[in-house]
Amino acid sequence: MRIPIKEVTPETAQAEVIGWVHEVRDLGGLTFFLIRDRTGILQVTIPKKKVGEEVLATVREVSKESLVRVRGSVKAIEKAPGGRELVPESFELLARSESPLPLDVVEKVPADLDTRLDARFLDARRPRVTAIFQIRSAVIRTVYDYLFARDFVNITTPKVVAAATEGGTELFPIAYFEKEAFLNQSPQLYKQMMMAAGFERVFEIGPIFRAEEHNTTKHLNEATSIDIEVSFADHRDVMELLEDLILHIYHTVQDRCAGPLEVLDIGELTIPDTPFDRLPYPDAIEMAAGATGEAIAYGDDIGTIAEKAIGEMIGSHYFITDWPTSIKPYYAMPYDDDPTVCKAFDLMHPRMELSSGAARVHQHDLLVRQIRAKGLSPENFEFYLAPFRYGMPPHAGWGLGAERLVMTMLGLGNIREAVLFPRDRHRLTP
RNA sequence: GCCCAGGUAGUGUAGUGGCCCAUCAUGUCGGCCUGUCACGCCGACGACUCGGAUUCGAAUUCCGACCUGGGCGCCA
Repeated sequence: MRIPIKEVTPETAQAEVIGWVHEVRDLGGLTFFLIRDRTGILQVTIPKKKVGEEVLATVREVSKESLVRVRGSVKAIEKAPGGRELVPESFELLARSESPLPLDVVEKVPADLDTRLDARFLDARRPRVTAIFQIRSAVIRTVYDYLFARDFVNITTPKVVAAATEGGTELFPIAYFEKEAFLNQSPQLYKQMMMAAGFERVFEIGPIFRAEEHNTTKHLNEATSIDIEVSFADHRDVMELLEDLILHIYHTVQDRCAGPLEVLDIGELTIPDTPFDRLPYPDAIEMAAGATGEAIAYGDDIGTIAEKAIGEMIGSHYFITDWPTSIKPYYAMPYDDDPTVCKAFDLMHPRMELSSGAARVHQHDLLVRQIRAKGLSPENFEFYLAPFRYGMPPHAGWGLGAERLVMTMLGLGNIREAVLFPRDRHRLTP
């Protein structure tokens, strides 16, 4: 019976494992194999004079990264990694690996990210990469657990759509029979429509597509968005939910991912303090001006340099609130007493934006006016506007970038490290 | 979209006009080695993105193409 490598302990008597040949050290009369599966690495020691001829014959055939099944007795040996080693009675080659390898799994020689992504299946055999995706999986699971526990309904909305959500961002056009269609940039309109349906609390974790030709370490053309929408809530409510969720994710990863964190040389995650600072937009641009010496006009976006300067000063997660209505989407709710300011917010990590959200406009006529004010045509949004005429509750929500969350949590240098098969300006395969 | 940088063995690199039929490491192959843990030692194999130009001579300079990385704008 095959067991995971991490279950082979110094106390184990007999074991059978299946894994990839991580490394071979042939000392002549004695050969050491390191066999790796997703749970760890086991040393297999072959004293050539003491093992059978069949074992020796197979050992000669084996190349690095071949898949092997090894069965034998386990010995507690202090010198061996993990304090134990396996001496094989049988050693089978299940699938031979070609050589040379497209990249060095053991990482004696580093590989460029581009080379690694070309051979992602091999790259992902590296314990570091495996660890990142184990943690990413834990993050996503935590989000599901957290939201289900709070009565959220999971929904799935179309990724093939007829019209842009917000104007602004470029969309990928696709051929949809005789019609023009696009890949969705956000589930925004659909999750709002489900507020009209009375679902009250919905969430979706799914792909979003942006056709922007950016070429940076924090942008993807296909990303994963964690999106929620809540009825009878305002921006303050969903900001609290967001910071609590972030905190909960950090704690859960810290508790449940000790192994992967150790592989990544992260002993302790730096768990952010809550509540996060709420920094109104006017204060944010003032801070940025003070730090960079470059004034930002009210109504201008906060650029990357300003964003980094503020991030350095605050040093932790923070919200930027009370944005000018002019630079936020039409669905962000303006304040009653000053409609030039809206109830939108961005959640920032010192390195980059993680999330943006808002209390939404739920009044049909106001929404139409705001769509027009952005230079868009309400006629193109009729499917979206109709629900606002039939009892739309007040609501609020946000979208959180899953890759950016993982990236900032683990201190990854490039967002592509947080996706198995990234889609960027130049990469469409694998 | 704008700007900058770069393409040298399977992988990562050195090399800024002749010292380069190209450095080092890793890898692969062969040999030696019974406690390695980046095992060690000996030997071999393997590369200048493509096209054009300048020059006595180009990996090196220039032009074009293709590919890549990064910054910015914008955004999650």
